[in-house]
Amino acid sequence: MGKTVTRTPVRRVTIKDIAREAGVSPTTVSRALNDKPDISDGTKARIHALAQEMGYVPSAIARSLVTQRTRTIGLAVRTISDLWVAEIVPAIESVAREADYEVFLSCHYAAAELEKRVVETFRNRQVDGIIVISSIAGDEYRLLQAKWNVPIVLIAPLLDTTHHYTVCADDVEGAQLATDHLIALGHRRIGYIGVPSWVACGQRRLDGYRHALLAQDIPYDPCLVVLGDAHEQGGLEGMQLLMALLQPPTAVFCFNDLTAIGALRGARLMNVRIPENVSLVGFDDVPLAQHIDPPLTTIRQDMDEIGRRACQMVLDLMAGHETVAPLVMETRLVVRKSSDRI
Amino acid sequence: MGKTVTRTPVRRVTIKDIAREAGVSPTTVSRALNDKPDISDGTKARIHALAQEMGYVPSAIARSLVTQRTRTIGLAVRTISDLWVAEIVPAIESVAREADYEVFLSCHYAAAELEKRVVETFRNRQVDGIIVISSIAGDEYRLLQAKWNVPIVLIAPLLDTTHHYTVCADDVEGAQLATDHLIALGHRRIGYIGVPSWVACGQRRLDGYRHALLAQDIPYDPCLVVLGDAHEQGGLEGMQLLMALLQPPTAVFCFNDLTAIGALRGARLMNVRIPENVSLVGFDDVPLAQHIDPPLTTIRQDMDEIGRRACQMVLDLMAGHETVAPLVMETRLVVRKSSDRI
DNA sequence: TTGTAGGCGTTATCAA
DNA sequence: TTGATAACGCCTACAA
Repeated sequence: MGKTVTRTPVRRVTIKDIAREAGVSPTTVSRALNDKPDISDGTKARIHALAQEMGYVPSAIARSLVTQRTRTIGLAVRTISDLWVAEIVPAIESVAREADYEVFLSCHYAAAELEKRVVETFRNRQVDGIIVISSIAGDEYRLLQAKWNVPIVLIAPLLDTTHHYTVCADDVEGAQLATDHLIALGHRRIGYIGVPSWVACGQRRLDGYRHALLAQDIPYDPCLVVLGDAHEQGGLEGMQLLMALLQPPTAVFCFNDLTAIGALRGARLMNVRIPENVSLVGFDDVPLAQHIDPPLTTIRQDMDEIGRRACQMVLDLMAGHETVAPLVMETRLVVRKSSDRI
Repeated sequence: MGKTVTRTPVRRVTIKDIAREAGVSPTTVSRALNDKPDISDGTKARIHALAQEMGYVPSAIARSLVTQRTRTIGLAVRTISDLWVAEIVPAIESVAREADYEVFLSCHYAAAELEKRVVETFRNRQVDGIIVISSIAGDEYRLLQAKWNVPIVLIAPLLDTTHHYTVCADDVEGAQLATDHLIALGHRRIGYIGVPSWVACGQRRLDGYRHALLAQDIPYDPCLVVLGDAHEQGGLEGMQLLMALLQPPTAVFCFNDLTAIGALRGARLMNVRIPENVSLVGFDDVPLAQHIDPPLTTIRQDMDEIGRRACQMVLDLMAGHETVAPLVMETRLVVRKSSDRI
């Protein structure tokens, strides 16, 4: 406790050291190590060997200072303990890595102030591009992007935004697919367990749900819409609320799979059987959806694709290419066992 | 497509700019901005205001180059789509942030080569410390740490290692708790769905399981031990295998919660009821464990604590303090509905 | 209390 | 094909 260890700071090998050893100038070493064209094969090989031998490690820091590029992407996510996010992050990371970029990860927990700080830090570190998942900020990013001249891409921002570079699933279509599916199974009283109304994608899913009802002349009953928290707890409570109604729904569409998992449990607690008594549909198709019991009928978002496209978008923007944006990704109905005819 | 956008590179405001504007030297500005003691309150305030007004953003890059510290921690994880990992990462991230450090995240997917590359990159970027979760590398880190003079902390390395700075759960004790619990419920034929034998913590959990049996004079039957993949699929198949035995077990202990979730499904597919026919115990206590049906009896690892302690350990080491290591964290039995008397 | 000078490790621009 | 020189933006002596 408190005992201090003496650390002998091993001075790092620099290109100067190599230059001295090889009897050439630092410039030449730099050229050799960066595989520049104008250098003789002989010295190049010699320098490479020497660098290897001396244990040379290039300093990304120094390089960044002079090139003004860090080969770094800042990634701010709401939280990582969300299966949906957890599927997107590796996709981003792998595309970044292929392009030889590193990813700075920070969580903002849907707190505006924290998100601001995180992005500020990215700026200090001079990341070359920024991706924000489930941003709680409004339109600020449009300004920031212009002011800093750094590409910023938003994935599924929580608030509606005029920011141009966004990627998200087609929530309206997805919700419609889900609701249509339930209607096709013969259901007429269909509930929706959503999220607080300020969450844009929740609102869009509600819209899709309503459109689908309208298209089939099924009246919209506000009693059948309850609000959750996008996690299991909200689903559990939402389901209990719905099942306690005088005329409970025979089918329930959930904002996401986690909500559905909670709803499943809520149903069991109330002795409601899924899908025999009530059909259930989720949204996202996280890997877990197929492993729960009953396997969950859900709307598939391709998280991998979303992550890849978003990362590619920043890379393109960094390269000065214009890209197609905003990007609204297709969704797909995946029918499993949690939904059945009435 | 391919259309190129002209980007006007807004030159960043530097301390020189502020110095010129304020009519002082860059050094003074630096002092003011860093709240150094030897500066008059007047100029300090003036410079702060000016910096604000001019939109000054300090360059972490330049600062790092001169100070030789990046205030950055490299975090290599196996994958982020694992609930256990997903719980640890935010803990690390938040401790780091409190100490004013940023986290570089990379996934190594339990591939030795990739892990090596990731750590190499950390070196280029001169991270001040490194944390590796589920490292696939063996003892290399001891050497690296000495060679680079960078603190490296391993969380639950996959292979046994002589590396000193490690943090992991007490696997043996945890497995014993689980098995004891099942024995106490009257079970005698207890299965174990594990992971490949080269995974050290899997081996330790197997050891704990065997110790517990031994202590109660229950013979160890190798038929009751099957190997999974630490994910749902492995649990599903493992359970099917176990239930197909001539003398199937009446209780099953799983390597982790995901395995247990798969096992749950495997049981249902074979019309085996949990816990009526077979009791089930997991390991980790991921948040999901309490939300599935039946809620899962499991061994709790405090992922938050593990992450915090690991991060604190690198911070301590970076500060030159010696710390207690290796750290073996306590586990705890959490009884829910998936286990019951025989 | 303030300023000057030097350097952190690279790369870029010239000139040789 | 090579080398000298000057940045990049900041901090840390040391001097004033």
